[in-house]
Amino acid sequence: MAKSKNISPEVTRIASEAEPQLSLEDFFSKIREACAIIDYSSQKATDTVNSVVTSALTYCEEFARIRARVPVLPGASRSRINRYIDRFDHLCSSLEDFWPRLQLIKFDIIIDRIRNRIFVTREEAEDALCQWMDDHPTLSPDPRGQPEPPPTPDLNRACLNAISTMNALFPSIPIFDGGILDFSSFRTIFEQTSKYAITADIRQMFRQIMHPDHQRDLLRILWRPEPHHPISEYRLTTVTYGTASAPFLACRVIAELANISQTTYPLASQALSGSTYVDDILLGGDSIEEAMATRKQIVELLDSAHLELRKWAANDTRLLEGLPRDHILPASQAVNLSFDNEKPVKVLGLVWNNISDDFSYKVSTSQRISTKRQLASQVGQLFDPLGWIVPVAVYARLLQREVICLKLGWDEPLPEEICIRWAEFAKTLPLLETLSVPRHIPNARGPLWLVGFADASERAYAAVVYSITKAGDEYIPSLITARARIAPSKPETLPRLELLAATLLSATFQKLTKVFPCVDPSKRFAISDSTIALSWITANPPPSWKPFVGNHVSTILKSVGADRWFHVPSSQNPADLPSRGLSPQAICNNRSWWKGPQWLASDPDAWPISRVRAAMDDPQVLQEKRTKQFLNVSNEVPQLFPELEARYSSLSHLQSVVAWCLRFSNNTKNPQNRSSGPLSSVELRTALSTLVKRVQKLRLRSEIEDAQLEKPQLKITKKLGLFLDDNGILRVGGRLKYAQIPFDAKHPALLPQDSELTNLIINQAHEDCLH
DNA sequence: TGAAACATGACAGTCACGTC
DNA sequence: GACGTGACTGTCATGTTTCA
Repeated sequence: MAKSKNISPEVTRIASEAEPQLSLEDFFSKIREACAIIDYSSQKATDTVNSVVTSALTYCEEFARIRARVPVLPGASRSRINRYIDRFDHLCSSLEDFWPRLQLIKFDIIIDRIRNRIFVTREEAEDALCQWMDDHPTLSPDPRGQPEPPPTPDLNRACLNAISTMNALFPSIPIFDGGILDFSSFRTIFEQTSKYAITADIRQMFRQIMHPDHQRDLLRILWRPEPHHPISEYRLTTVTYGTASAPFLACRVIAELANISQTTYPLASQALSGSTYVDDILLGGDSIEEAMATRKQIVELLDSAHLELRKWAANDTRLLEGLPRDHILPASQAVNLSFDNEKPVKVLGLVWNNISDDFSYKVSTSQRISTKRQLASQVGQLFDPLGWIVPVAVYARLLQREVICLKLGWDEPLPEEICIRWAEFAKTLPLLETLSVPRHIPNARGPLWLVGFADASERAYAAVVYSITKAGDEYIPSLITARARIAPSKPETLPRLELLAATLLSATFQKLTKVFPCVDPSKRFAISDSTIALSWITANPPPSWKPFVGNHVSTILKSVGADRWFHVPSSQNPADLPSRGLSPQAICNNRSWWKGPQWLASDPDAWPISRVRAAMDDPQVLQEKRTKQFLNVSNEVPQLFPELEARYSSLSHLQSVVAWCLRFSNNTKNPQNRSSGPLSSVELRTALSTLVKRVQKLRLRSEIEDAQLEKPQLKITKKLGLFLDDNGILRVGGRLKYAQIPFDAKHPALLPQDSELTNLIINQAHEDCLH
């Protein structure tokens, strides 16, 4: 996302003033500088903003909180209050009928914010750099799909909108969101490598981070408790849900806390830098002591910034000792009480059964759908961040694809047949609730192999990765993660889809590198059953592939080297399951899915995988080789224009065309001795000779070769006394050596009976003789 | 031979869902 | 609001084919 001002005039100016020896790199550098082009998507820009924001993080002694500066883009201009007051008035009058409902929703929230000094009244002069935000209730739709839900405080919430969709009318000050955030929920995969795990979240995280006083004008709102009350103006004092930079600032504060505490709180620093998802904290340890020490450090560190951890849960009650009872989730309190009626611990959409230390799914999809929108909603609810039930999701998404192909509107009724199929599928979804996937990978700190599979069908492609740990002499495979995508609606060849699957696998491997940084590269295996895709990936030296294959191969090799790709028969490839889709019933008891092929539980040296030697002679492999355009240059005229004679209906026309070509050729070769004017008879005769010689070379090659032998072998050569004249034309010998007739008449050139040139010569003779 | 039509690939934007 | 996922659509640049 490059943002720039009007570039064209600057580019023109720089191009015209540039010195000839200026390198392209310097040229573009000048343009970037002159046009103030900032690539906000680049890591460098994010680092820059990070450093600016970090340097502006200060500690507020008065409130014992961190102050974070709002990142403002360059070019911010002052806004005018009057426009916002007019707009606010207009909004209020248009909503007058709904006022009781809105008041019900908002009043308490606003009063609460004022009381807690989240909002403070405005005092500064009006010409400060400032902007006003929409502060409006968001009416959440009823989860059951009712179009107009009754507004209740439970279903609605007030939400700030600092990036108004009406910016064209009311341009807001560009608050930068902060750039790339590494939320990477896969980074820890719920502390899968640790025996003990604890989770908690930071209470009202955003509200604990303050803005500097001088920036509060960037975050103003208008408010009045009744339609006819005077408008009051407030400013936000803390990071607030709804502003563009809020998640960034919150994450930045956590990252900075982790950074500055590397020596004082090393365990907390490590946990915070890799195990947080906004306000969710995940931590673990291989022993109770280690986990407790990490917990203690994190609590102390966050407490210094007035960040309080609540909703504690752990897979061992000892890890919760000493915490206030009301800070612990009921499910964890219930460890020694009853397992019934517990409120489950939800981690990133999955249910964590912290007592049994495994994950399960909570399915709430409806069997009754009637529109495309409802189907999309239901399919989206199969939230599966680690892809453990991805074969089922593929099954649902394939149904969704069928609906998309029908080109229906979002709210048009679906065909009855589709609704029935969804109902049958949805009926079996609750079976997923019986699944339990262990959180902990035992012995993950010891020897570990990562084995990924890629596969594609005409309908979808997928990648799945297993870990293999070793306990004594036993090898234990576990499903780590899987991803799948529906094949593009535009038909692609199966090898190309296999290549897409390989790309997906390489991307998955790249993410897992952060989770398992210690796995030796030689213990990573990327496996496919497509020899064609593997040929593209492992070709050495790689030829120039067409863009599609070239780009994907390049992406793949950045993550997984060519030496780590292997082949396995299709029957041994578990990625085949998600590429075709599975019903919930089928996935629950499918050992091949959860543990991979049986040989994964054996010594890696005995695995039935093989390296593929790139099949560079396979037409399907070569099909993706970039075709190069060559100009064939030959001094053998007959090789050019094999259909030349057929393009002309008279010998004289053909003769003159060839004569002109020969003149052009001669003039090019001998510019000092150029011919001009009308064609001469010599040129026309030469053209005819050239044509005859060309036809003979094309059609009478064996006769020509035979005539050059000392003792000719062919009967025709002997019978006609064939010989080559000084110009290389094959002629008939005969007995007219001493006749007083022209050479052509004594020794006519031999022509094939059925050639176009022969017909043209005969026709010409008929016309000459007026036949 | 050149213009027009068509095909292809890359990319940005949009929309749907979910999480926090 | 941020992030993520997947999928579709439109635009643009480029390459290829067709046709007069």
